[in-house]
Amino acid sequence: MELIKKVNELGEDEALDFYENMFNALADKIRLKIINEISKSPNKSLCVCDLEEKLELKQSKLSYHLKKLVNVNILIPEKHGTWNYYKINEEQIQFVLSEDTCCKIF
Amino acid sequence: MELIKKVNELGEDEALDFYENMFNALADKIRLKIINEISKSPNKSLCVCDLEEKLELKQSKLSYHLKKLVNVNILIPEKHGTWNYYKINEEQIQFVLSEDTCCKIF
DNA sequence: TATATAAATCAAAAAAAGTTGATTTATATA
DNA sequence: TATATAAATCAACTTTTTTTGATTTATATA
Repeated sequence: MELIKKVNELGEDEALDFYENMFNALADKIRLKIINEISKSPNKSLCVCDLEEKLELKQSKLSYHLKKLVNVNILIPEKHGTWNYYKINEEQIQFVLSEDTCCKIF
Repeated sequence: MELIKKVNELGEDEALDFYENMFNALADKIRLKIINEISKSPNKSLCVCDLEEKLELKQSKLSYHLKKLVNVNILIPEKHGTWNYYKINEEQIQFVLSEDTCCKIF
């Protein structure tokens, strides 16, 4: 779901759905902060417990918001043992948002 | 509120607020359709009753959604007698979204 | 001035989104 | 195998957003 390559091939209604979902995922300060924290991290990748510390949010809340970002393909999850790391799908965001905006949010 | 010129001068927290509000305004299919209808109209401007017809939505519902778009400066209202016309603030949207996205939504 | 039309606003109800603590699942290690 | 840690999921609850019909405000016209 929500893969960039396909957006240009979508009909009008499906494109509206795509953008509605994208904007919805981005329309929340916690989620914008998650993106921001990951982009500031040395490896451009953080696990849930890293974010728990940095943003002072509890685990279940973070999982909820991370899932929203993964669902629209803004974040890409990577499992390393017991840890789940998340990195930003810059291509996807850059496809949707202006350079100016990308600079500000990541 | 939400004037482009100022976004680049904002601190990080205020910038996040700005984008959260922007994405929130865009994160709704009715509001995306409003933008789309206005952009397709000959004068790039429609009044509430035009939209009522085109989108088959009732007046109070439209007023609610139009207000959301005006609040973040995506739409600019213009009063002509009894009619309230709305036009798109393309500059504001182009500042936030990519060319690709703008092409798709208006 | 009285009447009609456009559209904003309001308050109540309905629907959707977010939060919370507990439970479950999966992996790593003693 | 038993235990510990990371993180997803779940169901109950809270908060926010949206919808609805009624009312109000503003303008135009007979």
